[in-house]
Amino acid sequence: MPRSELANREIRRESAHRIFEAARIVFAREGRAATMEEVAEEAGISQGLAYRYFPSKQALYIALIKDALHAPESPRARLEGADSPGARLATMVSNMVILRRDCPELTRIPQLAAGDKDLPSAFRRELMQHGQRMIRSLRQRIVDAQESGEISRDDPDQLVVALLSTLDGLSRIPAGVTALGGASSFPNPEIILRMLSLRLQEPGKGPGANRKSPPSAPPERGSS
Amino acid sequence: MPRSELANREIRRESAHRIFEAARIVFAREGRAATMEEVAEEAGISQGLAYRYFPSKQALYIALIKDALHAPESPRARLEGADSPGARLATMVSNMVILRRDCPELTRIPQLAAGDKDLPSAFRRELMQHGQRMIRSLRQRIVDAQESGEISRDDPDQLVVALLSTLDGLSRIPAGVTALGGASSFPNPEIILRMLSLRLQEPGKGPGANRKSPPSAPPERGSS
Amino acid sequence: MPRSELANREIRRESAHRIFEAARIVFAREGRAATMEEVAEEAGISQGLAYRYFPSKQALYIALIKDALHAPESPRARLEGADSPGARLATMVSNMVILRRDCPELTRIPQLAAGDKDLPSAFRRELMQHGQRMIRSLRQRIVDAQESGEISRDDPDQLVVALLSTLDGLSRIPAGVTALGGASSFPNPEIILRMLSLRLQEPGKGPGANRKSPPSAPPERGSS
Amino acid sequence: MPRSELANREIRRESAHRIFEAARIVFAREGRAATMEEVAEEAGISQGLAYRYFPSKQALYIALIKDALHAPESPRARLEGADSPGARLATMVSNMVILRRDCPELTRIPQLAAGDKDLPSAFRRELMQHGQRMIRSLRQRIVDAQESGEISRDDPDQLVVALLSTLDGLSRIPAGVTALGGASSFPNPEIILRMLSLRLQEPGKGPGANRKSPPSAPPERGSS
DNA sequence: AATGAATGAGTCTTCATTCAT
DNA sequence: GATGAATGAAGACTCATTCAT
Repeated sequence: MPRSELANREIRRESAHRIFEAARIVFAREGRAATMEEVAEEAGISQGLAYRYFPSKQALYIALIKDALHAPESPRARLEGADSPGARLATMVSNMVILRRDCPELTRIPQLAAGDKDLPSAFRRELMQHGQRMIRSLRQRIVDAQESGEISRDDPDQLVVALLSTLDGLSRIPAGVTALGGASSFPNPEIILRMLSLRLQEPGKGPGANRKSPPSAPPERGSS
Repeated sequence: MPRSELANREIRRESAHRIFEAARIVFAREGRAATMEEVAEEAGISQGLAYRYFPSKQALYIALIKDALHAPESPRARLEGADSPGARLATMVSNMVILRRDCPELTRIPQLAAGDKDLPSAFRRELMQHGQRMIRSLRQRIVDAQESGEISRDDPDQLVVALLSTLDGLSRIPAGVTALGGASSFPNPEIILRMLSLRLQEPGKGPGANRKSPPSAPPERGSS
Repeated sequence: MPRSELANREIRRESAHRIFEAARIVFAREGRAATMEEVAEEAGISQGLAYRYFPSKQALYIALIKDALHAPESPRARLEGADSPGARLATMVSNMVILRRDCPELTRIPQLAAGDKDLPSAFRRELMQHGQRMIRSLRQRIVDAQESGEISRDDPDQLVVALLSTLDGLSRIPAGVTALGGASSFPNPEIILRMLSLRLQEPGKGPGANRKSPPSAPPERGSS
Repeated sequence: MPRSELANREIRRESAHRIFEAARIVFAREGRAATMEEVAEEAGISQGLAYRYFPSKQALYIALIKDALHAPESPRARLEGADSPGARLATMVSNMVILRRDCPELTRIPQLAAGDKDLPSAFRRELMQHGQRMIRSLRQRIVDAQESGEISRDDPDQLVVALLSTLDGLSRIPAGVTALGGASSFPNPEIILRMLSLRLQEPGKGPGANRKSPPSAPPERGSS
């Protein structure tokens, strides 16, 4: 007597999920150098089985990336109720920082994918557009917050790059830089927000203070 | 008639250099996934020739990493004449940022290497110690600057992680995040230093010097 | 449905055996110059498969040598019931000759290995010690048989070298010298034993006849 | 001013000779696994130069073999003045033994060549014919000496194989079996001649002992 | 649906051979 | 004539993928 349709579907879903989660762990750790054998071992299945669920290693990888791209949307949405451009920006960035702390694989996998020349160009374009969208949205919020005088008036592109670089680096912490004391040292979002000269707690301060960035590094002499 | 001793030495130096530079480009782009064929093509030579200069792909890779590790030392040293803990810290960080802007491969290659499980463990240890030294030195300067009241009194470890993550992310810009407007958007060190809430107390100093970063030293560097 | 545990084990045993036997044939014929492709072809499998059973060509080769070294022990033991030093010596040598006739690869493979500079030195030492043990044992029996007056009193080392050389040469027959009529011409052990002036069937003969070999070749020798 | 014709020719002869001798040493030691680089180093020249004198590695190897094949003729000729079939046989064999002692490379190189499948088949045929000639001549002398009652009446083919195997093995002494005391243990030709039951003074001896070889152990053996 | 043995294309590495000087 | 840098084909080895069970 064959298994019931329903049971079969259930088994498939379950297996696919195990493989997917195993792949997430392994790919986040090893990048594209991960082997299907490692994925299978992590999932506790045989090497061949993954091919019943994903037509190829690359397909699995891409599915993983797409998933990582869409997953973070929901948590972000939850906190959109702020009442000023600066507050919204702060919330957005804060969320992004926290996502790096709590689900580093979700952000690490697209990051690795971004540098992968072997992905099909159609998908690369998609990836890039996704990135662009996020960048544009971040940039717009920055501009808005600058106009409302809540943050520094530096070149918005530079602020975007600085923020994204930091986020990018934070994704890598579990992989390499772990040199430090572990999770407890993960930086408070406040610290990162300071790059914007965001002053959420001091609304009384006149926005004028942010007009020009304060002097700090003695610029005497070019470095290399 | 055989080539002169001198001519031969010159050819060898030149070839070694070409291979090394080609490898730097290719490894910075592809990481360990780079093939010797790609290196050879980039260098404009045959695959076999690389083996007359480097005994193996791994040896070439390690030479590259070592070179990248030692190369930035000198420029950094040059600017140590600042007169307060905060100024010294600012100089140090500023230099690190600028190095990412001007020689991204130099910082990208060790970064990739840090996550590479296939490097010989002796060398991995060396790499890690190098990283630790840098981290400790950065942390110490942070603590000093906190004690002199020049920067925020956050957890020094969090500040270290935030800074290093940003630097790490900046190294990756040419590889992936290039989405933005290119070099012109590379963030001014000022922006990054704000994470430390660096307040030099010298409001008289004009910020004008932060406008454009001076030309950096060309990356021309010795091989192997 | 997956294959049964038992079936898999059986398949693995069978494959390992086929590869091993194929390697024996190919390495005996070509020595270290044998390619894995040749082994695979001889075994009727793909080149890649051999690596699921042996981690490297060298490991396969070494396994082959070790097997050849230990295999001949048992048949040799069976005939140790002789009742005089000379009879024991004769039995030993006889067995060695017959082994060359019946399993030439078993003796040819260690022979080839003996001259191989690329084997790991630990294993080369092991090989050499094995050879030494055999040589010492042969030499001791020769000395014993000389003392009991059963064989010629020549320099025992010369007798050892003469015997081993002959055995060595006999191992090579299938490889090269096959020029002659094939198996039927393989020499009777009696012939080889005569080098020792062993006279098993004629105990009445006085040992005195073996004191000094009769004159035959004019000893005056020019080189080359 | 160009070098004189004569000087040039002299230089060529000299260089060719050096390469040739170096190749003899290296090929005798390493067999076909010898590299042209090793030959060049042994000869004290550059790798490329050998190709001005020999069109390919294989051509050099073949030249070496041919040379080794023809070289030993002369010394052998010198001692052909014996006065009975047995004496002539003894002289012949003795010479062959001594050649192995004094010029092992001369005999080792053709030996290695005999098992080499990569030599052009025309040359392999030539080699084989050379071997056959030698074998026939040895066999004929054996038959003659048997007819004159000077040696054992065993199957002449078996005697030939026994002798050739021994000679073959003796050629290998410097390569592998060196385990023993070195040159001093090289066997006296007397010992080898005993295989023939050469009894110059005892023509009455009966050949009874040479009947049939005993049954051997079956080759059934474990794998790995 | 699941297993793991088997395949073969791709990469690293060596070495005979060529060629500019 | 001589050198040694350069080439490229061949062989060891890995790993994504297929397939019999």
